[in-house]
Amino acid sequence: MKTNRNSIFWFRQDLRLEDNPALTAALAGERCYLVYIWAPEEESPWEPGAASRVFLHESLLALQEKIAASGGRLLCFRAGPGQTFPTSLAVLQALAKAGNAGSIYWNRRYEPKIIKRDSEIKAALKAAGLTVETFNGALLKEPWQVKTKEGKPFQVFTPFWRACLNELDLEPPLPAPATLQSTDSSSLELPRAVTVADLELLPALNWYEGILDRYPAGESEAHRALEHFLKHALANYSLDRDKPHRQGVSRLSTYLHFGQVSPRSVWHRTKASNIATKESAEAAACFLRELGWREFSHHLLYHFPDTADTPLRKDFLDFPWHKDEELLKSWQKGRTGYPIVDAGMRELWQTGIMHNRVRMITASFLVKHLLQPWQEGARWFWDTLIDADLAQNTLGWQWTAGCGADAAPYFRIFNPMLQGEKFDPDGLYIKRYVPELAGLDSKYIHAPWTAPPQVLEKAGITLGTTYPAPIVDHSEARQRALAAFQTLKELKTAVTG
DNA sequence: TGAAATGTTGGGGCG
DNA sequence: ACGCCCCAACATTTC
Repeated sequence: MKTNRNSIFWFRQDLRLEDNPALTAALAGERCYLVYIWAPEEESPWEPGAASRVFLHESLLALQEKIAASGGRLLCFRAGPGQTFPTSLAVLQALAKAGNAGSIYWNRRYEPKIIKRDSEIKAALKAAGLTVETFNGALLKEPWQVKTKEGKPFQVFTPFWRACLNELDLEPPLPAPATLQSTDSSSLELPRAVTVADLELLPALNWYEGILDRYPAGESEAHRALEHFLKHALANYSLDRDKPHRQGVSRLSTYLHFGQVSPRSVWHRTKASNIATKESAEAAACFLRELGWREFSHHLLYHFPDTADTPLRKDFLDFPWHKDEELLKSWQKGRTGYPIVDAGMRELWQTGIMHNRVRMITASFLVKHLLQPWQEGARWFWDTLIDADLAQNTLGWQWTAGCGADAAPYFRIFNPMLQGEKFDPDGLYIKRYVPELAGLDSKYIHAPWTAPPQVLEKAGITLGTTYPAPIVDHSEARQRALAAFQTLKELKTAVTG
């Protein structure tokens, strides 16, 4: 039974050749089949959104090209109800049989239902006599490796990250395979693979070119972005990362999500280029902390698997949301009348990305000013972000709503005018995404309704017509939010006391 | 990885 | 010269 030395490597969220432990292991055999399976019905709790699919499409093309350049070949399959292959498992079984493969390798994913699916696949393949080996290619530490002194998962970031750093002993990244000639399966009788285009990841209307211009896909692009960031932006990261009109952030989130660069590579490249001075070491530590938040989000989703759509703090199940379809739509479309919020929501819609500072502002606005359930925001971000990641999205929204681990306290309500003045003082970010305000003096850009009538007229703005009047009054909304969160406190004391 | 309300201090105008 | 008031400017507390 163990006679054949052929193997299968299953690409998932690790669309890279460098530092890919499962790929390196799989290539040790005689012949190796490289496979990607598009099975959106197996993703959960939601199928990938349209923006994420566009990026995936480009990523697969880039990967295919890179593999071909090394003499190899990528096999693509569509699996799902009504398809030739109903499940990912069916693809792997057919491929193993046709290719006479005795072992299958992949890098682990950590979304709750994917863990369940993968373990079922693993069990079925093992039962069929195959060897299955899985690896860590996505995290610095496995979620189960980091524990408090009592052996429990962490719920506060700082001690979590300290614990990670204490026992972080990372091997250097694995080099990309020198050749992939052993993966050239073109002469064999294999189940009919499809092309990347056949996966139908692109939408019918071509609205996505702007997205790809701004954020090119692929492993080479990921490394280019990393090097550019280290060279030009890291030194001022701690201040510039909050300025949405600047290139002060690394823009690595999408590449990390799709695994076009590994966190281990980011870690080593950052360390290698920034130990010379105290300042650069501090800047590096500040940046690597963000990698820490990424780790923390996976840690939390792994240990609290229902939190993608359920609050971690169960008292929030009774939160008095004011569900309102119209308010939600205004937020989604960037028509709230608060320029920094609208700029962010329009950046998201137009580019599939939103600057992190503005994600916090817009999320806070939806949850606190508009009292809409955080799950609605999470769904919208999931559908529109190209870097949509279940763990990171969940952490971000539960943090904003105050119902997650180490979350923002309920009384922390961002003032959109002050946030705008602090982080976009000249209104450059706003003017880029809310062009109807471009003629307005930056003095009034964060609160157009406070501008004198003649100033508005001169700028060609009619509030309520060319640009919305504020859909809620800031200080009234703030008071309402505080009152709503207050009821939660009372409920809690009523139960416990 | 807030903001607003409230408290304190100290300099200057003024009777 | 003195006390009184005003009010920035900053600090602290509260939500």
